[in-house]
Amino acid sequence: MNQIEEIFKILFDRYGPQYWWPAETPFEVIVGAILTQATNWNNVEKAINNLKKHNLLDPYSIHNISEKDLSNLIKPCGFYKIKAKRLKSFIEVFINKFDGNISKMNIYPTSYLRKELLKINGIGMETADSILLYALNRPVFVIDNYTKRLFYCLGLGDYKLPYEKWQQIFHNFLFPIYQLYQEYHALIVEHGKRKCRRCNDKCFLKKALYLNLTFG
DNA sequence: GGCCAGGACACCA
DNA sequence: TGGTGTCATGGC
Repeated sequence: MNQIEEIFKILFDRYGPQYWWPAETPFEVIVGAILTQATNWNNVEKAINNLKKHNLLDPYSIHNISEKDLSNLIKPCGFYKIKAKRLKSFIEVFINKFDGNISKMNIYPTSYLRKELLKINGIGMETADSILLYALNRPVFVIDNYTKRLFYCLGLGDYKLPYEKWQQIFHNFLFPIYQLYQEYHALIVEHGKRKCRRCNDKCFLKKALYLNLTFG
């Protein structure tokens, strides 16, 4: 077992399954992925519930509603004007290229979809990969600040490495199993939220890893 | 009252 | 290409 797999095991033993992504449909995952940018998930839930309450959580409803009305509904998640715009620009592509249909989107290879997602204003690498991993079940590892912070603290990567270099580390050392990637990323976030603001020697993960490295 | 949250992008040197 | 400001609400 390599160190990347080892860390997954330690985190999973500690925190258990995270049941990510908390959404009823792949489309809801995508909406959540855009709304959660730099935002606490609790606030995103409020925004999504507003959309549900008004029966607007589907591509064509979001397409038809005005940007201003949309921004008012998603207000609780913060950055609401820019996120309304971003949601709209995703929907535009989603409807024009994939008929607003996840199944039609899912026909295409991962590399093509990633490229198309990244063309959309407001969808960067992390959001694109979250969509691929959690909405489309593609084995693409999501790199966020929690990931970089943790693995930098553990001495497994330079914090300033570019996104795709970080991603390569995980792709190189893990089997491409989407369930594994989904759980791993969720565990990293959970760990980051609970423990590892500032990783120090008291961190159980560091201790466990050190013990495993020293004594097998 | 300050800090941070499941980022992305425009702008500038 | 690398650093910085901006977008903003809500919980602790």
